[in-house]
Amino acid sequence: MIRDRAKTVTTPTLDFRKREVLEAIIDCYNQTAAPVGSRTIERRYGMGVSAATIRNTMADLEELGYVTQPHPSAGRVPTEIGYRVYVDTLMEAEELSNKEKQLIQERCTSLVGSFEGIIEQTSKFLSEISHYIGFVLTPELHDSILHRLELIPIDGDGENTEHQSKVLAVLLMASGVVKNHIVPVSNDLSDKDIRQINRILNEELVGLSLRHIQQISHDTAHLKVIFDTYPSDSVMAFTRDTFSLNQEIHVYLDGASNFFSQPEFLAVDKMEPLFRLLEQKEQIAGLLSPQHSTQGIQVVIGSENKYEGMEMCSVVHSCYTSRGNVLGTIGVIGPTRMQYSRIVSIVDFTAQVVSQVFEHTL
Amino acid sequence: MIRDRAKTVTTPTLDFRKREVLEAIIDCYNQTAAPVGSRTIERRYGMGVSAATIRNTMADLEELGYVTQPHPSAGRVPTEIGYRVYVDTLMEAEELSNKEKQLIQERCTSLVGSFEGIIEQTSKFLSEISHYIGFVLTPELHDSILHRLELIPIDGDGENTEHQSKVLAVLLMASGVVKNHIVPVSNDLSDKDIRQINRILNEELVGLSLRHIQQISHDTAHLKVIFDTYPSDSVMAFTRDTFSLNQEIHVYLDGASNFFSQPEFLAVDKMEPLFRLLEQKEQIAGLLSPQHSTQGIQVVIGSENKYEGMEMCSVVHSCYTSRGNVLGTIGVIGPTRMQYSRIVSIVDFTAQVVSQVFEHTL
DNA sequence: GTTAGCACTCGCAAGTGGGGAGTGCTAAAA
DNA sequence: TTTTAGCACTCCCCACTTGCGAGTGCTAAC
Repeated sequence: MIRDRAKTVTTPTLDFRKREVLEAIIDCYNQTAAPVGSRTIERRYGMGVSAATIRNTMADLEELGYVTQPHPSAGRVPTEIGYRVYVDTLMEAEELSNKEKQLIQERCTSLVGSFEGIIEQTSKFLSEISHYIGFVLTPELHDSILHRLELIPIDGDGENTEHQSKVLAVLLMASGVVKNHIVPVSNDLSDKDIRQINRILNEELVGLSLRHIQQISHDTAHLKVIFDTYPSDSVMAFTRDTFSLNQEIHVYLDGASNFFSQPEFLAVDKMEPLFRLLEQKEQIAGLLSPQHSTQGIQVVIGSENKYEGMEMCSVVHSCYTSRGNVLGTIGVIGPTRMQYSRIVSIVDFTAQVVSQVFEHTL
Repeated sequence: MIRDRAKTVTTPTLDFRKREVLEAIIDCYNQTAAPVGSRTIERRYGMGVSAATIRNTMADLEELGYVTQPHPSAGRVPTEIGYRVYVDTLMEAEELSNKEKQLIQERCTSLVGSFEGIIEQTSKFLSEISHYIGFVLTPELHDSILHRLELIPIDGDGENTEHQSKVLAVLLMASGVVKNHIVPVSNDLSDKDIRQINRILNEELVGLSLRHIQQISHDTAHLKVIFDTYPSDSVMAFTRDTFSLNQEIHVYLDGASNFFSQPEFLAVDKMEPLFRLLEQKEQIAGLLSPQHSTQGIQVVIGSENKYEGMEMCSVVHSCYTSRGNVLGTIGVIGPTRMQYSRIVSIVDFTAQVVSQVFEHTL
């Protein structure tokens, strides 16, 4: 009973039949969400042996921990380890048809001109094509490089203009992200002053990351040097306000209701924790953003996701870039029982397309 | 058996006991989501009469169509008509505590400086305080008045600068909304040209609605007059592009997962159509935006909502304004069985606070 | 190593029956 | 005339049982 490949736990090379049976179980379970029996495999994937033989192989796979029985005398269900082995060693990425590639191109480039528009479209599209949840994370603003700052005085035509007015600060980042921010400005700064400040700030700060700039803007000594001829308190306060964006990563997420079609989520108690988690966008951001560092496509299966509510889900994600810089993450969240080969291809290709779009936008 | 008030269908004045019993049924049903029996009312709302008398009154209310029985020999459940009567004639708005008012103030003013920030916060807050779904609709951009246009040439530092560059158009609307838009610009327009165009457009177009401006920008004759000294094709194309925003109303919506706590939505088939509808933000926008015209608080009960998926929900909404102009809608979506008096007060007060915030922002 | 046969296990769905909550009706009381 | 007590009746809900089907593990034969 003890098989030789049970020794090589790290990369157990499955023999041909085990491999075939595991793939059959995964394929069949993907379609039906029900335990797969030996006879079903014999009938559907005629592999030249009888159900009894398949039963023996299934017992072996169970011993390896790749499949399990929900209850004695039920069929087999892939375990997370089984899926992990499948994704890492057995699966080959599905080749997308030209039609699908074209569709992705079209949808992701349909709203060029607005950063948010592209991202929104992409997230929506990913959910539609995958029939799962599509998501896109915006770039971490603090890591972005300032490309240009524009300060636009707002001559409020209201009654309260006399003692305090406002300035619209437009921060154009190198990544193509544009951030607006209305900043109050004390009345002893004229429009001319604002223009002067604008010029100085552009000269001094363009090319620096927002995080760096924020540090500088809280450093009075540093500011005094910058504003050589303008060392007033109101100038410094204004500068600080201009860059005090507490903008977190934004999460665009679509298609959650697709989970209503997934049999394993039909029970409300399965659905609720997931939906509660999905509403806490910060959690999602935390879940996915640190992994930016590792480029390329990633698959996180079931309880490898540390957050409560995601135990029954898998995440396929990749990052989009522009000129070599990682901007944000895109991906798909689906049930653990997922068409990994297809989804991996979709996410991968979409990430490439989105990266290209941003490359050309700025 | 035929009672006199059955004649006055439009505003049937309920006698004291009917009124009291109807309120008791609604109150009790709000808490338990279960049919309310005569003995329950006798015990909980000791109104000096026996259960038998209450039974008679309940039969009367049923005849009027205000309550119904899910099945023979069950307790009574309020009908939509019953709720309508309650909301229109019986209910009095709950007075919010100072603490609650203060909380609303704080939460809605916490992210001043960013239009989207305020709206996002408000929607999130409404869902938290109501324990239902909170939502905010952004203003219809086309109806907004242009307050200022700023064109910022982007000197793309990439390799593809030579044949085509880009301009960041910042549209500052009178409502305080700021819209960014990256516009391609043909290479025969210099930065100086852009500045000149910017000046002319501000002179000619500020104060007009975006819809109006879009009409103008498609009218070549009109444009030629405006660009007296600049009647080139590329100038006109650029102008058209600058204002070609196909920005729909945005819908911010939070707290959908609160519906998992509502017993009547525990069944998946009740939940699914609602969640599917909520994901189609355009539908929500269509559902709520035309009613902008009618100011003040509005309550839409159950199947008065025309969209599939909302039959079991009620919507309480109002609009937020700035300087007398209606900007957008805010509100709460909850189950038909809802604490109307409380929610109406919350939405009403929040709308006022948000209006004030925008009043002061610009 | 593979296959056929068989006894066994378990989940699921349909059917059954008792308990409880609540009603409508009637006749008596206020 | 209105209110109340009593009573028979209805129907939901829950727990329990039962039968069926799917699938297994084991054993013995190929």
